[in-house]
Amino acid sequence: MLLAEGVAGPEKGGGSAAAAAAAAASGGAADNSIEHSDYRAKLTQIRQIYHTELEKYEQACNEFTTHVMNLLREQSRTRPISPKEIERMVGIIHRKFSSIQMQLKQSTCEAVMILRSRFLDARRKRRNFSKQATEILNEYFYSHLSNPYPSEEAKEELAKKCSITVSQVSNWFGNKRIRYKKNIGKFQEEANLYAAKTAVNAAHAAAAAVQNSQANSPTTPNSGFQMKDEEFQLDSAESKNTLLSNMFTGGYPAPCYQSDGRIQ
DNA sequence: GTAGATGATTTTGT
DNA sequence: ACAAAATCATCTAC
Repeated sequence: MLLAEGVAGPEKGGGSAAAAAAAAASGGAADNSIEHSDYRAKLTQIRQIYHTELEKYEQACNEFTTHVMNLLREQSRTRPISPKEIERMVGIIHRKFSSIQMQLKQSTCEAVMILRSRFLDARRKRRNFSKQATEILNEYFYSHLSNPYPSEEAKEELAKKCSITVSQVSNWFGNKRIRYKKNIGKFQEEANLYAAKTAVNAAHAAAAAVQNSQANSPTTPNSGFQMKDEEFQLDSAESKNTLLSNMFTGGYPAPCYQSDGRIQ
């Protein structure tokens, strides 16, 4: 973090104007969920406040120094003042102001830390995916029921389509697989729904294919697709959705169509 | 306020 | 490194 670099060490001291100023930058709304852009904006805001405050302090320091010098000069008319004494005074003033600047640095750093932790918390906070996104993910899942393990490329594409991250896609499939397996019955309806959906897509694709080339005879869908995980084999009689999807796809084990209707 | 759904994280196994 | 399973934390509908 840019601001953290300059801070030397822990500095005790009560609340200062600096602390208030820095806190104002991160505080403000009682909004817990901080978006990334929000986070960056607030960070620059803190930085700006830090710099303007620093400048102000510098100016104040100079002003105060000249003020004291004037006072001393005035006093020198009534009593002798050695240059050493003046030097000492200036030294005291500068030390005081630099300690104040330390506090500014400290509180700015604190503000950044608070902002950071809030941002991290916000990321940890769960937000449901959009309906569209779950639609796309479910379409992929149910049309790859025999092997619902998207490759890295597939994950990337899904992530792009759903505007979520690849690891979120991985999380989603991890959760979906385990929850589907745990209670297939509960997902029956959903499975049927998406089977029908992919079937419709397939029909459209088929129609388009026929239009494109009437001479081509329909090729037999790939009979040799692997079933890596027995858990997801669709030959079990208990899986009604299989029957239904088979009806739609002409009796082949699992629909192998992408969401846009193309054959894999 | 609560139950169930859902996304994220942690733990464990390969 | 990746996946399953368990668990946590939040969201949503009631």
